[in-house]
Amino acid sequence: MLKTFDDLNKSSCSDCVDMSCAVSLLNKAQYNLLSDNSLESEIKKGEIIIRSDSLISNIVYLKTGFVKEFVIGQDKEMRIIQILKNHSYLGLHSLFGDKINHYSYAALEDLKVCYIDINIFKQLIKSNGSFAYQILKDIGKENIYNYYRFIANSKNNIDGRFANILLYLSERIYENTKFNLQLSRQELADLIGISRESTTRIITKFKKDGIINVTRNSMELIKLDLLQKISKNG
Amino acid sequence: MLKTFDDLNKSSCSDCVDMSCAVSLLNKAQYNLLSDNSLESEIKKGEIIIRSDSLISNIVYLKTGFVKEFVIGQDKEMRIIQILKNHSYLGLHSLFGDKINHYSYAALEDLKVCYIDINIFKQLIKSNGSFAYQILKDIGKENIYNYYRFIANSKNNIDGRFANILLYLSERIYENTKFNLQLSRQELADLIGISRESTTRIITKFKKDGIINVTRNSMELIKLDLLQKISKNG
DNA sequence: CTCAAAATGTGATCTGTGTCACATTTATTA
DNA sequence: TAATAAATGTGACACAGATCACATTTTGAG
Repeated sequence: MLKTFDDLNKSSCSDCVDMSCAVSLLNKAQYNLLSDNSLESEIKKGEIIIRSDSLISNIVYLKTGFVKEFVIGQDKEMRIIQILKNHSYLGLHSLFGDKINHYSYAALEDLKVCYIDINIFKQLIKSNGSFAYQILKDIGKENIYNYYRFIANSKNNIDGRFANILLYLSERIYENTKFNLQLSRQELADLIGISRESTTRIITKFKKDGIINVTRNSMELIKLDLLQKISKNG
Repeated sequence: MLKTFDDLNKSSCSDCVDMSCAVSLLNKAQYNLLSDNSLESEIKKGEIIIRSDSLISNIVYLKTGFVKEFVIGQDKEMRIIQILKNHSYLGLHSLFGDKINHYSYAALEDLKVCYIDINIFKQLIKSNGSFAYQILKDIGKENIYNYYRFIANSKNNIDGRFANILLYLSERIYENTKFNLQLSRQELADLIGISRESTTRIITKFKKDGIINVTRNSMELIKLDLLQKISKNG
């Protein structure tokens, strides 16, 4: 979708409907700085947004849509680290610890994003403590969930892991017990480190037991209490 | 070790030999604020420093010594998340994402620590962008290493995991190919989510193959290239 | 609409690693 | 220094889940 010169001029971060919590804490000058140094863009389903091992030049703010964060192992297998939803920053994980992106990001559906120059982003953090604090909060929340999942996965049978990821998707990502499943069976498997075949078998079993209701691209959690129990005791 | 009144008065963060990078970015007033609201203390080997599920009231700065960060699962088994060395902050993981500590911290040897009131800590972040930026950098670095380990663990046989943790301890924690092993075999197992018996077997095998040199409480990595290879290809 | 390619489902094996059971060594306490 | 507890080593065995092989369904291109 091409923009007219007028459109480009008009766009300002200060009246963005998808503004992040952190950005809402900026002052007028900082809004302008951000507006002048960020670029809105649209990305089609399946496209790679950031490639791992690339130099970090931009932070990508996800205005709308879902994204998977992943790495490809030396065995060529994909490990999905997490799913990111609207109003998240992509690339934050690597920004403060390194000069290189450690993960790749791919669009699970059509997206609206904003590219933000990293130097501007860093400058905002250094010049606005509240902005920095909000970013720290975002990162902290994300990490708590991710660490929890990693820990849960490490000592859990595959049923427990799968129950766990269903609850994660429902509570944290889609915020509903029923959601459109933008992930293939393979991707669900990659999210918890099990095989595709096992994923199929678990889904069949859970469906038979009335725990979930699935079609190819929709998922509904029925017996939440049972899922909780399975996610804990395997 | 009791302190005299004079000792207490004298202690100032501005001339602490174990000062963190972040604190070195504070101005005079901020130094004083920190000095007035932090408390130096010593902790004996084995003691719990922070208990998970407790309310966050202090951040603990680790001046000297090694600490394990862990949780106890519902199966009563310990999952060690990471080892922390001197000049690290304990509790940062939970501080920005929640009001409750998500992990426990225990001393692997006698420690020197400083308790810092969280409100002061947050105030410093909001009032000093460079301080905030440095904390973000610390958290970022730590996360990169931890995520990498979690990902590596999820699709790797136990030999690969063990090679991986040896390299992690050597490079990241002890910064030497030879180090005092303050962790028991059980704790090494808990760090990578395998059984104690498997740990024993791997150590025996690696020793026989001349890859490492171990005694009960010392570890030396001999064939680093082979360890790298095992950590990648299992 | 047709046909090829991709995704998914399902049964039959095979294997890595946990578990159990016990021996041995090291640490701790009296 | 003996006695007890804790940590570690080691073999035998079981089984969860990966892998393989193939059937079936869905998707997408022309």
